[in-house]
Amino acid sequence: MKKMQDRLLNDLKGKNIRLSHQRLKVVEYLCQNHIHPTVDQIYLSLKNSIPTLSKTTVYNILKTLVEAGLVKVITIDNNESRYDINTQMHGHLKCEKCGRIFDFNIQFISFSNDELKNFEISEKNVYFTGVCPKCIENTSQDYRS
Amino acid sequence: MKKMQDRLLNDLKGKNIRLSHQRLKVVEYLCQNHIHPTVDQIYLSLKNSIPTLSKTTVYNILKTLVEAGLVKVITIDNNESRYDINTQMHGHLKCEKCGRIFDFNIQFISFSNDELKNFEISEKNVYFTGVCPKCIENTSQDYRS
DNA sequence: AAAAGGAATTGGAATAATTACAATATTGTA
DNA sequence: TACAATATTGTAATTATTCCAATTCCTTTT
Repeated sequence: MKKMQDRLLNDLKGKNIRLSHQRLKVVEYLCQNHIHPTVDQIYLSLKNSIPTLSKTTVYNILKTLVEAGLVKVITIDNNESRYDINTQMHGHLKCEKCGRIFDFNIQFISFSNDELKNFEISEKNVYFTGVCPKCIENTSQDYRS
Repeated sequence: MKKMQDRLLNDLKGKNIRLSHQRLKVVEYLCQNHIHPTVDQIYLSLKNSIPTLSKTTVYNILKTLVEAGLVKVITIDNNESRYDINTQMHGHLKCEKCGRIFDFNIQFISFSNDELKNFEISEKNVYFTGVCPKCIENTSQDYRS
């Protein structure tokens, strides 16, 4: 966890992106909270330690991190963006009950597709929706009453 | 094409959803324009034939169609929703240059995943981004000058 | 055919996410 | 330390979407 953070900060330094206090905190937050947070979640959480923090700043920082390739935008909701420090290819499942987003691995080979052979593919996203084990359990309990 | 429209209208009748003029037109639009349109695209296009049309109505109708399972929401953009009458499982690729969205088939088998064996999966979405053949061609032409 | 009741449409206002922008503050370097 | 470049901040603007109350349109009943 700590290692990832150091790698990210090194990457930023390498790209001549200043390690301002705010940026450090956002990176730290993303490394410590693998919850695919929204801008608002990040903002609200950091506002405690940085009272002057502006939401615009959070937007700016995330934009910088995304452009630097250190963070990926998740478009599983179409009303608000979520952010993921895990930039390796993986799938996301959003639980319809609790709203949490879970990661899962994907086998790449499966995507080779003749229809797309003349396309240049830059990004592959896999989004599932469903119900997580915990919420399945809770739902079944409801039926007992 | 016409067949699909008739099937959709029959489905609506079966679910006791009135075939109002506006609804007929929206269904007709979706059947004739497989461009994964936004609400705005639908609204602007239909406003010509239905001058009194309200954008709220388009939102309402689409909500009804989605709830009836006749239309699917595409969340490939996270700033605005797109709608697809093709409810069969398929992937979407959005061209970064021209913005068009292309359909492609997916092999289902590939998604069986141990990590998700305790989840209830209700929907699977696959979104790629990249560049379409036409735009690849246009870009290469630019370099000649 | 008229009346009544329910459903759909409309438009304007409210909400929420995001962006634009100008002023201020911070940082790195000479 | 001083300068220039970059980052942050707050407010205002923009955009997509939802809310809601008034009106209109169907459908059914009388």
